Amino acid sequence: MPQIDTKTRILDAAEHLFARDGFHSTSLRAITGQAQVNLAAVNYHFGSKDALLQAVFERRLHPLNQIRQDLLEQVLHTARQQNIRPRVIDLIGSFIEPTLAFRQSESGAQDFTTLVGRALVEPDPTVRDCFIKLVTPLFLQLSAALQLALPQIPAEILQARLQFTLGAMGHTMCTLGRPPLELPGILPPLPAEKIAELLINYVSSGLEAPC
Amino acid sequence: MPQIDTKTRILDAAEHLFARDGFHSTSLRAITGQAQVNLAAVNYHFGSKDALLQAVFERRLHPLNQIRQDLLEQVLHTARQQNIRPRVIDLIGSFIEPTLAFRQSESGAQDFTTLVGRALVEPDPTVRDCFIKLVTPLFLQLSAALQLALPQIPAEILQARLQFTLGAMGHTMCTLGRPPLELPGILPPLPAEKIAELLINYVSSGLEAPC
DNA sequence: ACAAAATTAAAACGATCGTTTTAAATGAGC
DNA sequence: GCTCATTTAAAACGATCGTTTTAATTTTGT
Repeated sequence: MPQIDTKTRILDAAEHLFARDGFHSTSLRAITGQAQVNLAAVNYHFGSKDALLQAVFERRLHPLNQIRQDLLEQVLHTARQQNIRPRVIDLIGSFIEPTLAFRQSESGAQDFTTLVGRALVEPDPTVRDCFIKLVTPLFLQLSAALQLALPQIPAEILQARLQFTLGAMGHTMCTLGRPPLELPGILPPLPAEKIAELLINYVSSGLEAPC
Repeated sequence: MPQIDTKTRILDAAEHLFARDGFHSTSLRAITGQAQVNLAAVNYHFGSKDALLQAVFERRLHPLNQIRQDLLEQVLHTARQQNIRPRVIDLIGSFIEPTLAFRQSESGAQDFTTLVGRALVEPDPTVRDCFIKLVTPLFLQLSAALQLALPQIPAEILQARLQFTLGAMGHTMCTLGRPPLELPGILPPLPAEKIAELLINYVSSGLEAPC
């Protein structure tokens, strides 16, 4: 048995390359080359390139979403106990902060963050549907919780604002790893924790805006 | 001479397919097939697939950005005359509203909107760099104008918030054309004008949020 | 009308892709 | 130690890609 499992080496390489170059621009030969395994190993262990992508998503997303869901329910529980409405900033925080913590803990998590950010606007159904399926339950819970926190805002407006929020979060996740825009007069990027704090503040303000 | 110019037919088909399937997932054969021109016509008229993409961007973006820039300068001019700070909502509006008007005027503009939304988070440098180059000048102007409108907000924070704004706008442009998320309990999508109004309100609130 | 330039048409090239096949090597169970 | 299932290795397959080449056709200038 080699140092690291073959399946794991493939997953790590795929995660990195999918995030850096995109799903379709990454060949199985590039993945197996970086993972130092045989080309056929992908189809043997995962069945197909599509199935590999799903495995890449699931490996990280299942534990991460579990944490987010626990945090979300904790926020809702506390609010119920105190008989107050949950705060938007806490609800959004329960979604964003585990992402940041996860990002800083595991190696390769940075790549995954980028990958998830892309998946939100991915044109290809292969990638998009695979990802959407995994985040839909949590997304619905967050949506319902926000409705609870902001009862004065009509549902269809809140739904639109949630879409804006998804866009801001996804784009931020994408660009956290790389230089934001190579522009003249651009300031040095802030550390990830500061960005996350600013993002929570930004989207909370947008979600709570008077109609 | 056929009804419509060959170059135009290629541009129309490419715009539609790039927006629907993405740049790399669209083959020149699919484009020339839909445009009903010969395969070699793309390389003859544009030189390469990459150059075709750039032509697709430029055709729409040059006139659109001109309108946005005129509107932006008009807002700044009015503010100077009245000796007041420009309003964030007007600055953002000068960016978003021409997009909406353009989207509803020309046929194929809807596809282009989607295409631009994608380009913001595109992993491939071919697509990304080509697009970024065309919007950088206007983006810098908008950034400077916002700094003027919000002098109390530190530049690096405003820069981060502008990134969030770009993400929200890009994602919204992407999803305007298609069903937002195929979820249970999802509400019917609002009309584009209403979405644009909500978006302006949302990002203005986020940009102006107290630190 | 004719020569030259521009455009379109058809076919082929070389490269790369995901996948499959076939064979060799490795491991566990008895 | 032998058997059998698992895993890895190497090679090839068929398909599709962007691009180029060569020839036919149309348009333009005079």
